[in-house]
Order: sequence, then structure tokens, then C-alpha cells
Amino acid sequence: MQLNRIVAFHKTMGDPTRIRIVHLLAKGPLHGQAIAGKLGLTPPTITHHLNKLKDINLVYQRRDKNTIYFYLNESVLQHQAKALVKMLEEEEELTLMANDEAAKVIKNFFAADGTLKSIPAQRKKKLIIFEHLMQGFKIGEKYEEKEVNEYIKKYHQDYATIRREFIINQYMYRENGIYEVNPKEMWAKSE
Amino acid sequence: MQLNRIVAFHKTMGDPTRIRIVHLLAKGPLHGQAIAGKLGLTPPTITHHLNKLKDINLVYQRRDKNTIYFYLNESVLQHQAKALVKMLEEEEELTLMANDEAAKVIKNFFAADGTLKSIPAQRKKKLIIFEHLMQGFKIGEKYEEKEVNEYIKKYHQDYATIRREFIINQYMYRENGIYEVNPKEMWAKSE
DNA sequence: TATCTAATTAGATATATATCAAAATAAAAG
DNA sequence: CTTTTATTTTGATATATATCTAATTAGATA
Repeated sequence: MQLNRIVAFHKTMGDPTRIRIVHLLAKGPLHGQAIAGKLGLTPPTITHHLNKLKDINLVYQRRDKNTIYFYLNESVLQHQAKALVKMLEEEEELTLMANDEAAKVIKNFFAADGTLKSIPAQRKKKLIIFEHLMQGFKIGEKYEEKEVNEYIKKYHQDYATIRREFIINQYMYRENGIYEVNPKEMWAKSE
Repeated sequence: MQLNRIVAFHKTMGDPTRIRIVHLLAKGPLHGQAIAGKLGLTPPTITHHLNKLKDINLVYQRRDKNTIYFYLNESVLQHQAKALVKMLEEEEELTLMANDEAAKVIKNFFAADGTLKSIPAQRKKKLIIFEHLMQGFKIGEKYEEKEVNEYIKKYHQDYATIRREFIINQYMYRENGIYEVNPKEMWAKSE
């Protein structure tokens, strides 16, 4: 469901410290202590906020010697800023129906303990389940095959099948045993 | 400072229930119980969220007989969604300098108890103080003269002068003793 | 005026989270 | 291998807030 992503973005940006960090990084990468100094806060606090910004893919990091530089991912910001408006412009019934329907499918196929009871046979339902599972991955991020397996195993023992489906349906792209999460535009659509 | 407004907007939108309310209202006005019904929540909870949405001017209401209909103010949404991106595109030094300067003026002219020590003589500083005071009003909202006076009195005993300045500098517009807060575009600029 | 309906307020509870100090890690440099 | 430096983790604290039930208010209608 797209709702979660939109909520997560706005929730993250709904904090003055994080806005100020983003504002700083818009001028160029900085390391943690520099941010802490400029904002008059301690390094642990900056780590805390950078984690939230990384969670929504807005910030990434690169190490140089002993210091880690944090970069702003401006395209994500541009994209998400528009997402809310777009969501409202979408076909009304469509969106809501889809959400209700998806919620029902998810409710039916997941057990109370959060594991996947079975893989749906119907393509449409299958995609709803897979898309739901994909929420545990970050778009654009790279994962080892082992990591992917471990993640899927938390939900279902047949991780190989599901991992293959992730590729078939273009949720992920594989190269040299490294899995990268595709942007959502590339994902399979149920209709 | 623009920061507050941007933070407030994103904070408000960073909640799934409020996004769903906005999504509903995008299709047309609704009354409270209808919203509560559609979302499976109780009326008090809806009131709570509608208040937050009204605080950022995203929702307004109109009464019809016994029921109050809530409307989405789409232009505010469009505008705010872009504000964050624009903020980052602005001249770096400019924005920050302006903020620092304004913060200094505010710090100098307000006492520790929050009251205004004196009205600045310099036009630029005066406008900074007035603009700060205006944050207690909601844009587009209408107020009785008495309400305006009461508000100003919390900060300074000479409410008449300040109230007059509000009109002169186009923060507000007066008609038949009713004061309406102008959109920010109309406000006096210090340069 | 009495009654009905819709909305709000009050009060309670549970959960989330921003921040810091202190401790632990991790990588580089000597 | 030890020391230094930057970052992260842990644990504590204070504050905010989403939600509910019960009580109250505000308007309309009879």
C-alpha cells in the first residue's frame, strides 16, 4: 500500500531537526560531527535522525578514511514531495478498492504470528502478497542472496521460490549474486 | 521563520488517519460521522484529527442545519507540498542569514516572560516583530476587534498601535470591525 | 421549553520519540 | 598492538500524541 510510504516520508520530515539536517545536506555532504556542531546537538542525536532519514532513503553515506560523509538523495525528496498530491488526484474508487482488497488478501494469507500461510495461486493475490513482503527491503538498496533468503525465511520456508518470484516480477534485479531492489515503476502490476 | 510552517505541515501529514481523511475529503466534503464511519473510528478521534488539519489551514467547515461539513483546501496542500523542495532550492546563505537575523531581533525585543519589551523603531526590525506576533493568527481567519486586542495585550499594553500597524502593513484587512488575516503574499516586506 | 442529533471536550491509557550521558565499536594511524 | 578519532548503541527521561469512553455543548426541531 502506498499509504505507508507517504506517511513515513511526511512523518520523517515533520521534525525541525531533520528538516535542518536536510537543509544542510542540500548544500553538500557533511560528516556527523559537523552536523552536530552546526545544529548544537550531540552526535548520538544526529545518528538517531540520520537513521530515520536513511530509512526513507533520503540520505546515504560514504566513508572516507575515518569519517563518514552523509549525502542527500535529492531525487527521492523531489519524488516524495509530489506523491501526496498525486495520490489525491488518482482515481478515487480504484485506490480505495485496491487498498481494501489488498488488506483483505493480506489478512487471509498471513497467520496471526505474521508468517505467510501459503503462496496464493491467483496471480493478482500473489502480487499483493509479494509487494507486501517487499516492504522489508529498501528501494535502490543492494542485498546479498543470503540476506534475501534470511528475510524471506521469516515468513515462509520456501524462500527459493519466493526469491525467484521477486526476480520474475521485477521487484528485484540480480547481478553476480547481488540483489538490488528495483524502483516501483518496474514492479509487476496485477492488472 | 518558514521552518515552523513546513515542519507543521509534514508533521500533520505524517499520520495515516489524517492522510485517509484528506483522501476522503479530496472527493468532496463530508460530515464528521461519515468520516468516522468510513474509517472505523469514533467521532472524538475524528474531531482530534480535523483540528490538526484545521490548524494548518488544510480543512475548513461549513454548517448546514445540524451537521457540519468539512472541506479540503486543496490549494494549501498543493502549495505546502512544494514548499519543502523550494526551501532547499533557495539561496543558501540568504535563508540562513535571514533566519539568524530574525532570531536575534526576536531574542532582543522579547523578554524572558514572552512579552514584548518595546516596539522597534527600525522598520525592518519592526516588521520582524510584527510578523512573529502574527503567528498567533490563522491566515484567512476572521477575528473580532476585541479578539485582536486581547491577543496583542498578552505581549504589549499598547495594543491599539500594534493593531493599527497590522492594518498599515497589510497583515490584516478590516471590514465592519471584523479583522481578516491576509495571505502572506500581501504582507509588508522589510526590503 | 424539552428533546434530539452532531460535535466537542475531558480524562485516561498506551505508545512513540527527541534528547542526552555514558559505554561500546570500528576503522585508521602510529 | 596500542592509541586516537568518529560513529553507534544503550539506557534513561521527558514530552507528545492517537485513541477510546463518558460527559458536555450547540443547534435544530417539535
